[in-house]
Amino acid sequence: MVSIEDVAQRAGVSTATVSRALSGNGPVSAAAREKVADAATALGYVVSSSASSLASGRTKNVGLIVPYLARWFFISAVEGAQQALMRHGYDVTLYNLSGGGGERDSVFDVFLQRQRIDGIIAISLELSPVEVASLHALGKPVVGVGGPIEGVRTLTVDDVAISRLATEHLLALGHERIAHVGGSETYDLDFHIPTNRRVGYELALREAGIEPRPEYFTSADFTIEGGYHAAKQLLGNPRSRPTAIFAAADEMAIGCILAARDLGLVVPRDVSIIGIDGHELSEFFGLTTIAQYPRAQGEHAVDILMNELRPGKHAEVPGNIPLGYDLIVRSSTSRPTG
Amino acid sequence: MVSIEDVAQRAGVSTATVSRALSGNGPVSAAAREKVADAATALGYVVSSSASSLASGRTKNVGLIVPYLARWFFISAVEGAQQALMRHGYDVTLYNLSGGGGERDSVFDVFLQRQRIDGIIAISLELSPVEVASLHALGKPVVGVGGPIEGVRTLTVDDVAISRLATEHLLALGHERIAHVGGSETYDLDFHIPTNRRVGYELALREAGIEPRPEYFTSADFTIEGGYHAAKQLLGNPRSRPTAIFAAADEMAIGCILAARDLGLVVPRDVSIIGIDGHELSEFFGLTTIAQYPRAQGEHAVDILMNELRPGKHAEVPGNIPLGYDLIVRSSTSRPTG
DNA sequence: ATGAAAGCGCTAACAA
DNA sequence: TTGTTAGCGCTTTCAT
Repeated sequence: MVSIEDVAQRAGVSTATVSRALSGNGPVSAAAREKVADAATALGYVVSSSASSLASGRTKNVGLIVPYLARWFFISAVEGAQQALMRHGYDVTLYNLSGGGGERDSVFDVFLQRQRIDGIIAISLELSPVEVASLHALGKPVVGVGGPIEGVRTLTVDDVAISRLATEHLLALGHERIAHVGGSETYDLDFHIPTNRRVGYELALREAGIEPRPEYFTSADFTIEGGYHAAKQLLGNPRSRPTAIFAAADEMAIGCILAARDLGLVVPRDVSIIGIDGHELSEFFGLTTIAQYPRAQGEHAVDILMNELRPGKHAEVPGNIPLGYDLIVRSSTSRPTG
Repeated sequence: MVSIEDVAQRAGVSTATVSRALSGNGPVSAAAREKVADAATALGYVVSSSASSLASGRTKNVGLIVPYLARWFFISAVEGAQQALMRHGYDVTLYNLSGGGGERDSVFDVFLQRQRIDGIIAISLELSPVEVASLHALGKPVVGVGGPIEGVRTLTVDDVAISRLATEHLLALGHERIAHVGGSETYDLDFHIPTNRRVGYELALREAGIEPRPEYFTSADFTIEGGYHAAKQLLGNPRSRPTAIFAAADEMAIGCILAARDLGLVVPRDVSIIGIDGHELSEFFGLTTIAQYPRAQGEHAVDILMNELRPGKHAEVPGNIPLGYDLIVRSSTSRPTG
């Protein structure tokens, strides 16, 4: 292993100068800086993270906490955050809360406690008060994506506004019998999305003078299958088939499209379908959706975190930062026929 | 921050004893062990990873290298590995090679060099000789999943055998005009899968006395869209439409199913479709497939790595370990009609 | 079985 | 601008 001493010797300076030259902290003459750089590359020297961490208290590593991994939204956010962090020279340690059992607890009680990270990005997490407390007790900056987490700066989309917009799109097209496929409550591992989205939906309806009908609400898993089964129920109703479905996520909406097809219905002629997410498959299915940008959200979270990690930072007041979204109209929605 | 000294004081022993008691290395009396455990929990003490790493040379952290993140196979493998590692008390640092640019190089030149990991799990990686050399130079154990990587223990599925089995399934049903949707060569970021799968396909055909027809081979991206477009081409052919399609991955196969439907063809009556993977959506689409178990593969890789990390380990000879797979027959394949 | 003490490789005062 | 040096918190000989 090549150590800082080897570099110092080869460059003809002290280890302190090597440290300063390589880290950029502290004054170093141009000449020394160059000698050090040369020696370091010649020897293939890379700072030992544990030694550096121990001495400086900084780890150059951040923790990414996610409730699930295997869903498009989360991986996209993780990927965005990871690549941004890498550009800043940071490693990423991944904590996945799914899997049940004591694993979730040990993340908070053990893994996050070992001084391995400088900060945390929590993606779409719904945390218990104990967990929030344990996070704060770490004394490290935390940035939430999709939160909100109490006392934590969080990037949030306004879920009520989004689902209101989705519903208004259908209303504006002339639909009146609009159903909603929302999340099941057990899915609230990630915050209150299901509830908020339902609220926006009902708000828009009432504003248009339409009273939400209970038989037009179905809850389902946030998956293609979940949406499929829900839509089968909704669309199979012989009494009052809805003319449009607003699904709380694109994966569900895709399931709705497939269900409609299986019933011999043509989208959008017989039923309009809109989702939320901007899922990678939404374009393929011609799905009208409200795009969110999880990848960009991950990157944005990194920006904020890096700012809080900067030495001379001004601790910003925690508060929510609204995120952008866009209605993307494709071929799954149209005016109702007949 | 509560340090080992605090625990030692409270337990009335030396820091050395605390270290031994907590790590399980070295002899400690039952009495002392208990006192230490009590003190540690009372104080909420957790070993500082950097201090421990620096002193011992062990980090309790492993690196996971993946070529992409956003595909089912990879996330599943990552998830399996991550959860298994957590059970062993290991953190996971994620290195994603996608994203192009200098990022890939810096993973090998910088990130992996900082002594932050005890070992590496490389998932489905096709590495350049330089990269392999740099991996070996780390002197840390490496386990590959899906490799093979030279000089590295690797879990591999026999891709030739798998695609042969898939093709034989179709042959046994009586199909003769069997097309293959394989991977594009540019997709070879992850090893030689496309090639191997094609080889197995052609082997099975020839064995059955059928000469593979070039117009029955199409390459595509490993996505639903890729499979969709490929199948449109294949099935739109007015001269000699294949009666069956073997897709190199389930995502492609699902695309094929959707393409067939859009053409008004009924699966499997008009065309049989088989994939490979055991993708989470395969059941929903009734897709006959050859299941691999990426999650289990990730876990298995961890077992091997943990074994190599054990102090008294016998360095095993590098070699490939074959993985299991299963033909799962569903409703997308049947005898050809007419 | 236990404790004293010497580092692990680096950073950050402090002095020069 | 540079070097000297005292730790950072823990592990691990080596005595006892």
